[in-house]
Amino acid sequence: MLSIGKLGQAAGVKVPTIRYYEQIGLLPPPDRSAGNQRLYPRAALERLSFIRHARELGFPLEAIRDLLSLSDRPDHPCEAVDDIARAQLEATRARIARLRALEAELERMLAQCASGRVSDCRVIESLGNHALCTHHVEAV
Amino acid sequence: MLSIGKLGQAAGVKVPTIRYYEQIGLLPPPDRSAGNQRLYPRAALERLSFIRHARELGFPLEAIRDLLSLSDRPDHPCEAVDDIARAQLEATRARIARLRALEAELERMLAQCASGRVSDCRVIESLGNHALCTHHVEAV
DNA sequence: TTAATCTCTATAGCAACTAGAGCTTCAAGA
DNA sequence: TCTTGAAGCTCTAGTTGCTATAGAGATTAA
Repeated sequence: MLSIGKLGQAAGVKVPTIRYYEQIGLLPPPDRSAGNQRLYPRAALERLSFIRHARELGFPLEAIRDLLSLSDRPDHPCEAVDDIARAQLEATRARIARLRALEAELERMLAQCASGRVSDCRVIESLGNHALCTHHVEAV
Repeated sequence: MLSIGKLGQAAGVKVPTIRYYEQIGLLPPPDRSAGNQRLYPRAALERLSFIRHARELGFPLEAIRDLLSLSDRPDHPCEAVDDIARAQLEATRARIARLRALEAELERMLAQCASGRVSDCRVIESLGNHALCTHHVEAV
């Protein structure tokens, strides 16, 4: 059995985060020692590692909740799993596209600025006047 | 003079957001009508548009606060402005790089999945076993 | 005048944690 | 066995950038 600290270290997740995951029902409440400290079985490490990895890949906790409940049903078809992953891929691509537009806009602003006085600054000017934008970015 | 609703419409910012900006000191508190409603001068529209555009470009509010106070000093050199914009560009590029690694990982997971049973699902397997990763992504 | 719309304040909520206060338990060394 | 320091406990509040809601008052158009 693992203490919460050992579990956190093994999975690369901070202790308060583990307690938070328990609080929101992503990890089942483990048994406690005589002194009321959490004691985790090996299986908890697998589950927590799964969560951590999915978080690293940008899956929101709600998606992870779904993935976990799907992974508990090994005989079911895995279409739902793929759907969640595809949605995450789509979201990732959309974020990349937006960020690239931002990158281009920032580069343009900086390239035009001669670094003189604030009154001549193209960065300030560009920010104040949306019409100067080349890319017209929508919401970030 | 503009009501808060007109101002919001003109700048493309929601009314509660304007009040929020005032609350955190990003917009100065305007004069009020006899009935205690906010009345904005034209200048407020410029300032709010500036904020909105900077937000669209991903600048955090704290950076925008700095940009605004710099833009109020037209005679100063604009290096500090450029620094903030460059920092934002760097942050944007870093996010793009991370997201591209995520994209590749998600694509790989999905490509390997034959869409059969959950028990054979490569997506689930990849999430559970970090060692299967090609890219070993660090924190998102 | 009346109805519709707008605005006011204040509070609470979102994601996904993080930090801190104030306490208890545990493990290891003297 | 005692002591000390690390690790654990619960609870609350803070982070960012808003958004939503409630219940009241102000303004405007017909």
